[in-house]
Amino acid sequence: MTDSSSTVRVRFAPSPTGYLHIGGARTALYNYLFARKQGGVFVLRIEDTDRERSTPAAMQAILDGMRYLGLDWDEGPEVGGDHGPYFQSERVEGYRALVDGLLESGAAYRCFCSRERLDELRKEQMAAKQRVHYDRRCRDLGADDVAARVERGDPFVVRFAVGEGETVVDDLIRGRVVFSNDEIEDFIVQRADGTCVYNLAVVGDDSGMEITHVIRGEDHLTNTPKQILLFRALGAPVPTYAHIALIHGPGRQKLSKRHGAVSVTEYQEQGYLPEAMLNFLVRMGWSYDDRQEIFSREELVEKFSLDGISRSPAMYDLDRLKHLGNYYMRQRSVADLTDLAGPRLVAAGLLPEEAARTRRAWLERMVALEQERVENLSQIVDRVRFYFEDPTEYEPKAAKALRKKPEVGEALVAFADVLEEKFDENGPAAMEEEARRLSEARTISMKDLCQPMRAVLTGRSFSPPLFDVIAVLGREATMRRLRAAPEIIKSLGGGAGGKSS
RNA sequence: GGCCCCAUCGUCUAGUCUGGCCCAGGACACCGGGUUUUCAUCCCGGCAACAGGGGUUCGAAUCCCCUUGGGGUCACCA
Repeated sequence: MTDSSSTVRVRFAPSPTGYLHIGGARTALYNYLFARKQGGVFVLRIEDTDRERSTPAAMQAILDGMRYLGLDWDEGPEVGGDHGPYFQSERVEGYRALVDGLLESGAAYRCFCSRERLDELRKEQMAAKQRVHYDRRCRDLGADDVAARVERGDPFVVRFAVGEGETVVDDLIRGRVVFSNDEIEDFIVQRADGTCVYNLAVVGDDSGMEITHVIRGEDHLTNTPKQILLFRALGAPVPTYAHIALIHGPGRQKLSKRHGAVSVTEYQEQGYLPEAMLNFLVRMGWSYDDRQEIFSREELVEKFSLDGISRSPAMYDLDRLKHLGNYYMRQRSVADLTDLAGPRLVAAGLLPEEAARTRRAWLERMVALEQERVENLSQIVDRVRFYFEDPTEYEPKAAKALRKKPEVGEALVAFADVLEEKFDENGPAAMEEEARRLSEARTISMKDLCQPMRAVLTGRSFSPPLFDVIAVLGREATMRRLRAAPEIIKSLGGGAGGKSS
């Protein structure tokens, strides 16, 4: 029932030479959303013609990253499709046939110029402040001459013969961009070793895979006229283009590792929820209106449009990711988060695998307490550690609270005695009542009582509400840590030793 | 350097195509206040932008030109 000639087909075409970075992920996302919105097909193609730099590990990392984000592709590696193969390295014969066709039609020609001559030429042109262009010396070689040199085994590359006039890119985002053909040199389509070059491979693939819309980074804009010329010479339909502005790192510089994590994998490892990442990515360069900031995947599919993409480059801002991370942590159910955090606790060696099931209710309670204060899953692991092992270190502010009034050590021991009787893991409020009573009896403020207590229990100066923490920590650990308070205070330089250092 | 793209709060952006509703709206960050034993959440409030200069017009963030600034690209890499 679907007319295949009108079905939207888009592609994301990474080269597996490194991880999936933020910019690539955003491009993939826009392609994915456009395809879903249009009821089209999202193709994943691996551009691995650079055998030197391509690795299977990098490709796997890219696939993992896309799966983490839920950007499932309809055709491509591991899922197949009827426009395969989906690896450029497996499509080389096709490219050679295309080059032969170009040669035959006269759209391309053999160039026998040596690299030395080309280097020389480049040097001269640069010295004369001229445009650096191949001078087309081999363009008008006679057929006999060419045949003879081929016969003789002279090495040659194949160049595309660029014609007069101008080439127009009608870009969905940038509008009408005109390039004078004078600016385009007779570019190489096939190397001396017979392998073909990127621009030809892309055109061959986009055409072979019947790609209708090419949504990619603006760094490809100047490649586009060359590709259009190639499509025409090949008699293939030219796809519609949409070039999105690049993402910059802080300081407007090109995105690089210097700007902190730019690899999607790193955020995945830190345990940012995919929905947070999706929102972070999509809003960098796209907006729906002047109100909505948060979008579910379904809403994105429904509301996404190329019209909403801005023409100017965005700088990525980690504060926003953090905010979204926390937002989505609060949106998820405690049960979900526990499912997600459990394996991380096991991996961190805090929780025996078995206990992930047997102590499920307990885990959920601690996750519930951290949920609104963290941005990602690994922060949960970090902040929940004290439930599993007694603190051995006390962060500076915590240590300070303990040193402030060393007498509080006794108060904490006294509180342990109270709790011995009244420990109630279902009633933090009741325990808090006891603490208030003690605070009054000893004329010590709640703050001066609670902060040291928190420090001794958690090793930190901040935590979820103290008595909730105690309820989850359990009687045994609470008693032990409270009773060790005087000792700990002493070891931190408080008490008898005076206020040295 | 040639060619190409871009230009609204610190950041992401709405508004630009279809001039007036904009002495420019939202969000993040930041600052102040409330709640509170801490942190976080939450709630109130605040700071903060049309790069500059010329036009066109009754009227310009919006249209045109120039300048400046930023970015991309110029490979037998992708």
